[in-house]
Amino acid sequence: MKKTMIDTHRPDIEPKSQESALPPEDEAGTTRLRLLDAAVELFAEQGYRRTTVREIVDAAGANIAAVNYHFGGKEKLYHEAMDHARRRSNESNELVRADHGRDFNAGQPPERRLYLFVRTMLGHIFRDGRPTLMTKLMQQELMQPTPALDRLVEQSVARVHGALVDIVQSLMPAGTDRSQARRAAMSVMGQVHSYHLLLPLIERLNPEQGFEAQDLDAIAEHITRFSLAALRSTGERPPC
Amino acid sequence: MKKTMIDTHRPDIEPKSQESALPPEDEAGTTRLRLLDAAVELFAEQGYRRTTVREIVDAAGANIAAVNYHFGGKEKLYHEAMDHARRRSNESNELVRADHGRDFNAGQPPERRLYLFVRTMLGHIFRDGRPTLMTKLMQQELMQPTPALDRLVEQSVARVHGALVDIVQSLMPAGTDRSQARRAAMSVMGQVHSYHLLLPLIERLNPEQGFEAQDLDAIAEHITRFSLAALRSTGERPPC
DNA sequence: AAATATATAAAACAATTGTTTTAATTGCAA
DNA sequence: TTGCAATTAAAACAATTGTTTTATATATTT
Repeated sequence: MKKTMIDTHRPDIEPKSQESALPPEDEAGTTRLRLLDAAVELFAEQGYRRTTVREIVDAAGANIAAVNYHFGGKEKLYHEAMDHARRRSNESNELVRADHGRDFNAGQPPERRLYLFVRTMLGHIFRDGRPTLMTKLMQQELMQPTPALDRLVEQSVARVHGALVDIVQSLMPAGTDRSQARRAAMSVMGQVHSYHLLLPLIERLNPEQGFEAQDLDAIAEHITRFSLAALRSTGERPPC
Repeated sequence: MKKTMIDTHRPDIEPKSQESALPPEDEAGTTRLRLLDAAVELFAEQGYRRTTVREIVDAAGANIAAVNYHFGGKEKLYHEAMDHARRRSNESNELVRADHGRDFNAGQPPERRLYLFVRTMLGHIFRDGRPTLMTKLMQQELMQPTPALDRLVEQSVARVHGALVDIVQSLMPAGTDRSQARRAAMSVMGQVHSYHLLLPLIERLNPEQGFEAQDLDAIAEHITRFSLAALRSTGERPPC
């Protein structure tokens, strides 16, 4: 929907372009910040395509021109909103933060580390019984990957996944190679993620399943028990 | 983008409306069928929103008015395309067809039944190393459910899932209740589906993972072995 | 063959959408 | 206060999109 062929949003002006990369802190209540928050919510709920800039500016109480003024277009707003959401999500994510990160709950017995990992992950996927905004944004990116997914993997997913592979490997027989550990980690990750990726199926096949805190406890315990038995038996005779 | 308030696509004409519900067989090469095939492909690859009716009619070699003439609008075309894809997919799906269905590979030992189930399912999810069109349509529905998902569950997913619960229960200690079997089935289903639901993550975290026939063999064997150990140990002492 | 239903084609229509322009307003410094 | 930059507001713009209309061609029936 570009009107002319020439590049439009005046690159000589574009005032927030440099600051936006690393937003300071005095942005509270700013139009720019309200736009980001509204964009995160709407993009998460509806996806990029069916979310209009008019919806966003209405939700943010801003003018229609604000998107182009502050971000230079809908697409750039989307990418800044993704970064915004990821940054905010990472702040409260023990699985990503540097102080924990790779050695998540080291010191605990490995069985308990696995449970805590699974339970913590579920706690970041669901909140108040529903998938969080970050979960939905991630899901959108899984359907239609954009450059935002690469940044998401680099700055969140890869670290979390690495921590899981470590935990899993420590639970497998000594001498288990890395590729086997990765497969096992994939089985754990698959179980966890399927609870939100297959949510519409769960609602239809097993409507009584809930996702409040106590439900997450039960799910995490099931996944952990299921996986521990599998991990311990690695290397036994093939059954099929 | 309705122009007027009055219902548009002349319900007194709408010639294909009754036949379309149960397409006979002499539709080969018909404009109507070419539209359905093109729609399935484009909706699967791009989703409903970013697929335009002009793309569809171009791919089908038809005129722009053909969509409204044959189906009465883009949305109705989508639903007919979903049914078309599901019907075609079910025809070649041993997990759904009546002759197999719930007793999939009964007679085989239960361990082998589980393997065959997982392997067959993977074979319907991936083809030529990539997710099939039906897989992608399903994925789109998981993101933005429509009435088409309910039909999909009724006429495909529920039966497949029921068969899996049966197999899984037969592998668990006698006396295991249905809800425990459902949880275990969820763990198996989660592992299987995560290979396509998390595909963009796998490509980035584990780029050497392939999805050709021999890769599917290996994946199925891993999932089966992983799950069998877990199923057998149900009811042992809680580890966390 | 004439009449009629069926199907295709071309063009136009109205609504939506992202973007841009231009003007008005606000905040801060000279 | 004046001048200037930053921000907001209102209106218009051009492209896209689903849909409809009107005309033409094809097939079927009487």
